[in-house]
Amino acid sequence: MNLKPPTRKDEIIKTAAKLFKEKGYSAVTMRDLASEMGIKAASLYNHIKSKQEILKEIIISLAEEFTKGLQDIQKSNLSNIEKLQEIVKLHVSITSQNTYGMASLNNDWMHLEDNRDYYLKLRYNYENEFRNIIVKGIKNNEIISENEDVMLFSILSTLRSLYLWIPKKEDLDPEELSRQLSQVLINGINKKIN
Amino acid sequence: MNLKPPTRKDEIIKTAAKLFKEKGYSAVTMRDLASEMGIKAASLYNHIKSKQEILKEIIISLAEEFTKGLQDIQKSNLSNIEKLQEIVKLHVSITSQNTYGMASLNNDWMHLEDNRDYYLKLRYNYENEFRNIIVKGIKNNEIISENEDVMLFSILSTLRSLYLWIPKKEDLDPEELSRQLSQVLINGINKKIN
DNA sequence: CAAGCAAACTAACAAGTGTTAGTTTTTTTG
DNA sequence: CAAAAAAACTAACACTTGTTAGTTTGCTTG
Repeated sequence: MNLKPPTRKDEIIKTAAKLFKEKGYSAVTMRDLASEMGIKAASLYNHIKSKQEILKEIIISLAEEFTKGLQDIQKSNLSNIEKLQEIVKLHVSITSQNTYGMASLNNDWMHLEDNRDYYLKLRYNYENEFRNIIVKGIKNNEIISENEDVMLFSILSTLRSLYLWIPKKEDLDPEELSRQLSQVLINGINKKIN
Repeated sequence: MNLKPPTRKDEIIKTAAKLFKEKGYSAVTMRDLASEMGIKAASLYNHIKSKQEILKEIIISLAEEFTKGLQDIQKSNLSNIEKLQEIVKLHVSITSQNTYGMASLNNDWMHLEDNRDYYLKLRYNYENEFRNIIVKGIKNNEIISENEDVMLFSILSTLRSLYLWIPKKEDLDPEELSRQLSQVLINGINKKIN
């Protein structure tokens, strides 16, 4: 695995994602980025077309990764609850591998220019697929009959915030975190004796 | 209630919060803000000291409101599960009244200059108080014996994301939303037949 | 109506922005 | 080792940024 060595462009994008996480796309200047790479700003342009291109690379590749992952889950014949558990794993896995990029995905997508609509379409479709799993789970008596949007919002908010949290717990392994998250998100925290 | 009419400064802060939500603090210029107010950028400075002051007003007042709200809940003698339900209400209430400001609280706090450390202290204390309620709930057999940080993170992520979601559902009343959220966050979504 | 004041204006500043052009240095490769 | 390619550099551009100074407008009030 990991066949190709990272190109200079890859390194720039990775460094940019780190800075974007700390201060957001707009607050990071090309001089900040160059300085972090140990070069001058103009040198960046030997490798990338524009600041905007960097943002696009970070966000769109992640968004497509999520889309692909959810499609694979949909193809399976797991129960709806099991599908939700797989979605949790998907988010934990992608986020652990790229916490920096996930910050941009969440907070800087509005600064996309040419690719903003494409991103929004991917996100819209993702949320709809996600909601469908919940709706089918309700119909199939796997999931409680509560407002599906509240459930969707609640789970997805947590998964989307993982990028803030995973870096602080780097000793935790993804398998165990996924298990605990699924437990809490799906079964709640209440020790009900009813 | 609402005794005093809003000052011009209040209006500027409110308009700024709206723009900050859309594009983030750094991407909003004083000329953007002035234009939205129908005046010239220089005129803003008759009412505010600096761009930074606007951000401070938005974020610190909200952070203090949360701190105050949690202190009140702690003073009560509710069960720990009931305290969590009150926290949900607190977030729903503050967020419904100021969705714009909540965006800055979540995404622009790192651009605070003089007040950044103060904000971080408030947030740190808030999370600790919150965690304490969970820990006590576990000891008291109200809450399942799962990793308390995962539970804290999961609930708090959802509550912190409310600002993204509440504006889309403006027909829903805060009482009902709080009920549904508490249900989902505390009891989960699983229709377990175990 | 005059005085006082809140709130707008124009003009300008110094610093910082993304990006380009052209050139030099360093690394790779036949 | 020479040639080619990759990657850095300096210098500069046109534009935007937050903010200040000084002035004018228009409403309120005695």
